[in-house]
Amino acid sequence: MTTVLIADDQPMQRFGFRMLLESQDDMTVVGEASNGTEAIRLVDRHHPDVVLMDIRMPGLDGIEATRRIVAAGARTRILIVTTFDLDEYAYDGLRAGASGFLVKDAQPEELLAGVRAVASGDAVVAPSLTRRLLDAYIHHLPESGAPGPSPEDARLGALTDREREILTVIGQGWTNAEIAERLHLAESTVKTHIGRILAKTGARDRVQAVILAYDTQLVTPA
Amino acid sequence: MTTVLIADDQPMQRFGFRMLLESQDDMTVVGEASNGTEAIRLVDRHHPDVVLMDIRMPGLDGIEATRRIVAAGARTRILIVTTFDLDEYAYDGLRAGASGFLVKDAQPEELLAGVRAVASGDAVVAPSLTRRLLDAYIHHLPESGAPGPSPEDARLGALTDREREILTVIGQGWTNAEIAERLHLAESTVKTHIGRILAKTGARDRVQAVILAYDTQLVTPA
DNA sequence: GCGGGCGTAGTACCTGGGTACGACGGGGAA
DNA sequence: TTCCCCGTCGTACCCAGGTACTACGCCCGC
Repeated sequence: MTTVLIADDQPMQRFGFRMLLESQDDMTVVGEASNGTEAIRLVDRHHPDVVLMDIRMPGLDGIEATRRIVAAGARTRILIVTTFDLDEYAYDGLRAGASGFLVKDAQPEELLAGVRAVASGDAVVAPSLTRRLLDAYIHHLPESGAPGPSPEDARLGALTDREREILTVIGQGWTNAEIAERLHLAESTVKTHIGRILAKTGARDRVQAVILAYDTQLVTPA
Repeated sequence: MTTVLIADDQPMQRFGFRMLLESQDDMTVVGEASNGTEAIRLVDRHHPDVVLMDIRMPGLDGIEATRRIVAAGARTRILIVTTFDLDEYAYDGLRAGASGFLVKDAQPEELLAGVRAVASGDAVVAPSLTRRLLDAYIHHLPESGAPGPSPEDARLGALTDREREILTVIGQGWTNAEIAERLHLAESTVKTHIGRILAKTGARDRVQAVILAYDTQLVTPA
């Protein structure tokens, strides 16, 4: 019997997963979590074989939750199932230690097959992603020892901590004057930082920087 | 017995809905459609009491499908169930003739209650939407009281189609000059539109407008 | 010790963006 | 028909933002 934990912030989605899984006589759902923190807690309590993990969840997201569960040494396998077939997500997710990555528009049978695969130690990736993922991997091969906690997007990787911090508040919609005031800086300093951010990321102006911040999940939609 | 048709492009979502509905002894699912065209065809064939209609579907979307089904004089009631709680969608959907609008992160019980409500001729709107929808409606009503300047509006609901279009491309990072060129407009016209967008949304500048666009899913991360 | 990255700060300059107007044609609603 | 919304375009003005450059203290690695 394969035990499964469902982590998704949408009740209907969880319901669908639960019904599907419970309809199989070799699977059982041992819990449901609506965010990453809850998922970690329930994994710690129930030690499920597989976690169906959504990425977009309030608070702690699925990627980070995956990272922590894997880092904690749990034998639980993570199968990421998300709405968006973004290669960057897949990449981050697999780097975080997930055993698989499927998109929600997969057929129910595919999902069941995926659960069984990761439960038995295999890895699965949505067919629509395989190619791009492979390309991404090849591209990232030369980089062997990635320092720091989270490398994230290539373009953001070159930013310093301070620059990432500045970019984050730009993504909050703050003006240079506000940034200077709230971060206790001179406005000229803020401009210097922003100039470097734009140069490093290739963004033309703060608007494109904000878009980049959203696209790379540096900031997330409210 | 209430007969229901499910129209959603995601198989797993359909599965969840079907399981939920079939678990009720006063409901039965008479068909599933994965796009608007198919939904229209199946409504014509089965004449269901209620259609659970998703908005985002390939080809003919849920709004247009709703419009055509209602226009065809079918006694079928449409209950729009979508991922995004955008007032503009709700507004469009209800204008198109839908009897209700719920978001997918609703509790299953809410959804069942919604189906029963529209089947019996009532209208339902997700609680999270009611207030904004009301604001939008009030704005479209003939003014009787003190008109005044009223510079501020709730959110995207008050935007015209053109303004929403402009906001979308701002969210792509385009400059005013680029917008003017690619949309075959004068830059002054672009500025006029943007000025109105900022006034209506309450955003201070285009950066905050972009943030709003992302937060409301008008534009989605790449 | 020395170079270099980082964070800080300044000056000078120029451009894009936003504001505040006014104006006009078309089309739908009263 | 009349009125008003919408989309269009224009001019003038001001300022936040971005560029370009220099500079200094700190800390780290070599």
